[in-house]
This record gives sequence, structure tokens and C-alpha cells, in this order.
Amino acid sequence: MSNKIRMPGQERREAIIAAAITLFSQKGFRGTTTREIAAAVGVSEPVLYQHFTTKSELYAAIIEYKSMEGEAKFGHLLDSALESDDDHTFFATLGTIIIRWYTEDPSYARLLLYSALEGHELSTLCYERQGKHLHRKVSERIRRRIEQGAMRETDTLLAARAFIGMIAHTAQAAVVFHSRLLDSANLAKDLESMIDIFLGGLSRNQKGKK
Amino acid sequence: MSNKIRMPGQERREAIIAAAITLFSQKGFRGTTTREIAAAVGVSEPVLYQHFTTKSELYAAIIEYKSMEGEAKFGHLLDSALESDDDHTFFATLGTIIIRWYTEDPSYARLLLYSALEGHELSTLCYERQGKHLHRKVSERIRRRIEQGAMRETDTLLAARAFIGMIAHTAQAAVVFHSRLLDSANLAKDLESMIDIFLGGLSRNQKGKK
DNA sequence: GTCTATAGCTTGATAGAC
DNA sequence: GTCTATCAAGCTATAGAC
Repeated sequence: MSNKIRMPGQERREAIIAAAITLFSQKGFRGTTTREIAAAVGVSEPVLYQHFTTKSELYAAIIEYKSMEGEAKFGHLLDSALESDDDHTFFATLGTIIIRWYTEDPSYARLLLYSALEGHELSTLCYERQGKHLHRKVSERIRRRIEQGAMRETDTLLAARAFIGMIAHTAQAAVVFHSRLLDSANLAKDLESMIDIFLGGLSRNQKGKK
Repeated sequence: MSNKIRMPGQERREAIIAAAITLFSQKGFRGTTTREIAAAVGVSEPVLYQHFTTKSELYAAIIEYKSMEGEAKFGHLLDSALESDDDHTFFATLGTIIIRWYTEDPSYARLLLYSALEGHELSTLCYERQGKHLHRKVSERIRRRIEQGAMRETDTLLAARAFIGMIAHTAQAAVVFHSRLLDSANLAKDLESMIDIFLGGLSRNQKGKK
């Protein structure tokens, strides 16, 4: 009468990660007990410790896992877009990636925010690293377009942060505050408007204007 | 040899709020015990309950208190700026207010984020209400400037969110992720650059451009 | 303010499924 | 036989009772 099914190690490991993401994103690291995680997976606590030596290591594994998943999901899309010299297409793709990153798995964004507030160094570093990586790539593309004479001279890293912040702030509000700002009906139109503002602000004939 | 000084009610109440903000912002609502708060204030737990009937009520009082403090601190500054027809001055003031809101008391921003993640309805509503209020005021000012012929036609609410997001995202990163992005040496220059991008994107001769 | 009890993280020996 | 899961239990820190 056992409903405890024996599972291959890798599969069980991923089941643990999936359950733990949900719990950590809802209650944070401190607020989640190993007992709860075990119960959610449907196993006993020691099973967790056969896959992860400590609760912290499970947490680190989640961040590692989701970080790589994000790279696999969006990395190619971003890299192709970076090559394009069509500014509108590029920033539309970038904006869509940012919105998808937040909304397609809100629990990961929540988990990272929690971890930053709770002071877990790993995830803070991870977020900083990934964030800086994206900033740099976008910045380099803007630099290229300036050198092609398509945009006015400006601080490219700052411009990258400005665009990303514009989109990310709204997306984060949707995920964290359950704001309705990211209504999917208006989303495409809203993204267009933000791109118009941003590209307008970087167009050549803006240079020197006050 | 008692160092427990008897304090007037109002003063004690504010001492409790001050200590509680620090703790709640560091460990969240769930992660903070009334015992810790009492110890930080230097009184016994029952004293807390003479001022606040529950832990939740203390939390609510903090949000109420800081919310009003913010209004007192920035309300007049914002309202004067709103009246100005100089766009650069207005957005510089608005940007400065946003940055100051985050950086002059990082614990409040952290506390609000925690509370949103933990699902406290009060603070989520409070944040939404204050956020929407600011969005609306800025939106109305942009609308006025469009009607004066100083800016191109656009979705004014969205433009307001775009500007606020641009600044707030960077400020939040500084507060939550201890990012160095908001280096005070570059701050004024960075704000200028963001304003240039934003106002450039809203200038009249951008209309219809792709 | 102390004293006790409970809850949380972790481990070692052991049993059962493939 | 090996890998997976369980049981029983230690230690610590936190919370509740007096």
C-alpha cells in the first residue's frame, strides 16, 4: 500500500528543486522549513539530505538551476537580436525577454528578491553578475550603433540601465505587488510606447538639446 | 542603578517604531520576534503591547508613520515642482525625490518589499496607492505640457511610469542588492543623462518617428 | 526573567525497490 | 548489490508558560 514511489536520483532531485522553489519564493529561506519541503515533495527529510548536504546548498542549487534555465531560454534569442542593426526590433526583443523573465516564472524573481533581502551572498552576487552581463551586452550594442552614426553620443551603460529599468520596474511591480500594470492586452502597446520614448531620446537630432 | 528610563508614551512609541523598522527591514515580519523588538528598545515585551495590541498593528503603525513622514518630507517639494513648466527642472526634482526616498532610509524600502513578498495586504495596498498617486500627478503634468504644445502626444500615464521606473530600478538595486550603481559622485550626472533620454523621447519633433 | 517545551536542521543505522 | 527512502534521535535555537 505504499504510494511512495521510488524515483531515479536525477528525477527526485528535480522534484525537490521544483517544490523548494515554490516554497522559498512564498516564504523566503528562513520562513521555509525542511519539513515543509519534504512534505511538498512527498518524501521524508533525510531524502533531501541525500541530494543536498544542507538547506543552503539546496538554495544555491535552485539559483544555479534557474540561472542556467534562463540562459538556455533567452540566451540565443538575445544574442540573435544583438546582431541586428534594427533598433526597434532589438529593443522590442529585449523588452519582451525582460517581461517574460519576470512573468513566466514569477517565483524565481520573488525568490531572488527574498534572498537579496535576507542577505544571501550567493544570490546577490548571481543577480549582480547576470544583471551586469546584460547591461554590458546592451551597452556594447548601443555603442556600436553610435559609431555607426545611428544614435547620438551618450553614456551607453547608463542608457542600457535606463531601458532595462523602465521595463523591469513595471514587470517587477506586476510580480511582487500583483499590480495589474502588465495587462497582457496592453502589454504590446505599452512596450511600443516605451521603446518610442527611449529611441526618441537617443536619436541623433536630440544631441545638445536641453 | 537602573538604566531603564521612564519615557513619555509618545516618545516610547516612536522608539519602538524606530527599533521595529530596523528589525522588520532586516528579517521581515515573520522573521522578527516581539522579543527581539523589546530587547532592541530596551523594554519588556508587555510594554510593546501597551502601545500596540498586536505585532500586526505595530507593523501597520510603522507603514502609516513612514508613509506620512514621506509625504511631509517630499510632498511640498513635489507639489512646487509640479507647478513649474520647466521640464528639466521638474524631472530633476522628481528623480532626486525618488533617489532620496530609497537611499535616505533604505530600511523603509526594504520593509515594504519584504511585506509585499510576505503578502501583507496593507502594505501592498499602501504601496499601490502611493505609487498610483505619484503616477497620476506626474501623468497630469505631462498631459498639461502636451496641451501646451511642449511635448508630443503620448500615453501620459505610461510615460510617467517609464521615467519613475528608470530611476527607481537603479535606486532599488542600490538599496536591495547593495549595488554600487548609485555612486553619489556620478549620481547627478547619471540623473541628467536619464532626463535627457526621457525628454528627448517626448520632444515634439520625435512624433511619428520610428 | 527564568524554566521548560517545542520546532528546526541534521545524522547514522536500517529497510526496501530496482 | 546498489541506490533510494525511512526511522529514530541529537543538538540547537527559538518560543511559550509561570
